[in-house]
Order: sequence, then structure tokens, then C-alpha cells
Amino acid sequence: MSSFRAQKMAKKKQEILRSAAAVLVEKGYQGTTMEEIAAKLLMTKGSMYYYFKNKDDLLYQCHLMIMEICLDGIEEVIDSNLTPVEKLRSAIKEHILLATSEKSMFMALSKPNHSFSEKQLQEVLELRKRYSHYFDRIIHEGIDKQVFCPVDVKMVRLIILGALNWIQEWYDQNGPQSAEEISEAYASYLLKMLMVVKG
Amino acid sequence: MSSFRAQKMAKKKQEILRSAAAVLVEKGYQGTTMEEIAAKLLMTKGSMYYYFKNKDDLLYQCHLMIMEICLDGIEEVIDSNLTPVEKLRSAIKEHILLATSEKSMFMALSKPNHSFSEKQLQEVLELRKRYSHYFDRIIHEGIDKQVFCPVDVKMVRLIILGALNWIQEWYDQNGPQSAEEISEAYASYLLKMLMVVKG
DNA sequence: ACGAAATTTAAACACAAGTTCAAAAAATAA
DNA sequence: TTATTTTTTGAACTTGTGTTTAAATTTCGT
Repeated sequence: MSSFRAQKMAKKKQEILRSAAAVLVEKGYQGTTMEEIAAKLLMTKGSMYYYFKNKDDLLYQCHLMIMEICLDGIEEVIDSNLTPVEKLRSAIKEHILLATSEKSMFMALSKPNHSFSEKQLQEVLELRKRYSHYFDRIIHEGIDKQVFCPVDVKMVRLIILGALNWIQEWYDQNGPQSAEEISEAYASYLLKMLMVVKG
Repeated sequence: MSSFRAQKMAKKKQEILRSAAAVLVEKGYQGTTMEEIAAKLLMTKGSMYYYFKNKDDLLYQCHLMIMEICLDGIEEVIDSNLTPVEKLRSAIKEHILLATSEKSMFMALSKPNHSFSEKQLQEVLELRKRYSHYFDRIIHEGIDKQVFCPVDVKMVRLIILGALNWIQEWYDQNGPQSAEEISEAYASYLLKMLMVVKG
């Protein structure tokens, strides 16, 4: 019955979340204003409160949405039949494409500064941990199959994700190199870090 | 004569800048308040204005100070007689030590969002470019001497600095691994990315 | 110790941004 | 069309924070 209404509301929520994500990534948590989020959609800030309890709630759900997209991407890679090398390459490329095009990543909530409730914070941290864990699994698999040399998995994962996440700091849509080129280069250089030296 | 007074004033400015840098790194630009900076020094926010024109001026000079420390560190490395490998290792370790102990890096002003004047912004960007350039020089030197394999220097530098800068997002003073251990690991893994494969 | 200069304070002000709300407008069902 | 429900609006309220300022306090040379 009212599923039509419900759908419409859900769609509007999505729009708002997308707009919020864009501002969030560009301006950071403190710099994101309800007004700017609304303005992008030709709405007034007051009407945001019809869809979300408050700013924190909005930005929290924004994080959930972003993380969900990321997780969907890497889970597809994990479940594929690719070799560890190709899995890692895919995961890296996927991450970069998301970070540059979709322009949203877990960056904004880097440090747990926000006024998120403890429950919200734990949820976001949990999703992030799950994402990191998938990278660890790929690396482990590679080591087991002896296509990657034995390394401190956590350290290498931190290096990789650090390098990837930093891209948003300098990436420019109109810059000389496309996201595609960047991701190719990043994947090959980062993989080299893990390659066994064939004598 | 009054150089005593001047010195005292300079010292106080330094203290304020240090306090500001700490808050800045932790809270980000928008999250940094004059009150918090002052509170750390048992001062009132009003007295900050005796030393700095306004918040922007303070945070701008804060950036200059941070960049100067970074540049001093890497210039010492550049001018040394170390091999390219050791130079890069030193630069990486120096950067990590600064980022974790001194806890200040160019992070905070990542994207040019702020209300900095155009002149201030250009100055900060210029210093940052200089810092990046030193890394490029080391990598180039290694390639020329054939201890590093030929790579896209800019890309590799972005990967390295990205990985390093991201450390502040997760580093915890009381965590299991010391900054020293982290820097050792990072240096060795990142260098592997550049090593020529000896057949 | 005295007076001038330097420094700090606390209160006041301005303004931006999150939030609330009653009324208006739009959408929908009858 | 009319009545009811949903959605949007715009203004008002609140709070936090940057900034100013006059007065109080401290510092320091003589």
C-alpha cells in the first residue's frame, strides 16, 4: 500500500545522503553544514529534519552507506576465483575508483572525534575493521600460496590502505592522470612490495 | 635591550603554536577552537589576540612552523653522504618520527578549504612542494645509480607519502607498536617497492 | 618603591550554524 | 472537488565560537 510513499521517502533519503557524502568528503566533518547539503538539492536546511533526526544521524547514516558500497565491492573480489595477485590488484583498483569517482571513503570519520554516540561509533569502526580484514585475507592467501613473500600482514595492509586513502587529498578530476591510470600504477607498485624475488 | 622582551614574546608565540599544532592535528581545522588552544596553556582565549591577529593567522603560522621542522629534517638527509637507499630510509623514518611524536604534519591543511588568503595558501603549498621534491630527488638519485629500478617517480612518491601521512589516522601512543618499530617496517617494505630484482 | 610599559583577564558583542515549530503548500485518496 | 495526510518552508530560537575592548594585573627599568 504505502510502499509507494515509503519508496519515495527512501529515495529522497538516498539523495540527501549522497549530497551529504559529497560535502563531507570535501569539507570534513566540522566543515559540513546542513545548509550546504540542502542547497545542493535545492532544499532548505529545515526540511532535512523531516528525514533525519539531526546532523549526527545524517552523517552517521552517510558513513554506513559509504562503507556498504566499499564492502560490496571487496566482497565480490573476495568471492571470485582470481589468484591472490589479481584479487589484490582488483581490490586496490576498486578502492581507488570508488575514492575518486564516487568520491566517498571512510576518510571523513578518520579519528573518532565526532559527537557520534558510542553505539554509532562502534558500528562504523566495526564495518571498517571488516573492510581491512578482507585485505588481510587476500594477503594471507597470497603468502600461503607462496606468491607473496612472508610479511607483517597488518603493516603491509596499513601501508596499502594509507597510500590509497591519501589519494583523495590530491586527486583532481581535471588533473593530467585519470583514475584508471592512477589505479594501474598504484596496483603494480604496491604489489611489487609483496612479490617474491625469483632468483 | 628589549631583546629580552622580544625573546620572551617569541617563546610564548612558540608555545601557542605548539599547542595549536596539537589541537589542529587532532581536531582538524574547523574543529580547532581558540579556547582549546588557550586552555592547554592555562590561558584565556582573549590573550591569544595579543600574539596573533586572528585564528587564521595563528593556524597559518602553525603550518609554517610544522613545515619548517619537516624541511630541516629532510634537508639534513639530502645533504648527507648516505646512499640513496639509506637516504630514503632515513627520510621515511624521520617523517614517521615527526608525525607520531611531534604529532604534526601537513595533514591538517590537506585540501585548500580554509579561509587562508591566497598568499598564505600559496606559501604553504610551496613549502609542501619543496618537501615532496626532496623525496623525488632521492628516488631519482637511486634510479640514476641503478640501485632503484626505473619507476614513475611522482607516483611512487605519492604512494610513500600517502602511506606515511596516513599513520596519524591510526597511530596510538599507547598502542602495541612503537613509532620506532613502525618506521623500521614501513621503510623496509616501501623500499622493496623500489628495489631492483637481482637475478 | 614608583611609574610606565607589557600582558592578561573577563565580559560583551557578532555571527554562523544546528534545531524547532507553526503555518503554508503539495500530494493523495475519497 | 474536498478532506486528509505528507512535505516544505521560513522565521525564530539556541548555542558555540571568533573577536573586541576597557579595565585589572604583572613585569621591569630606574
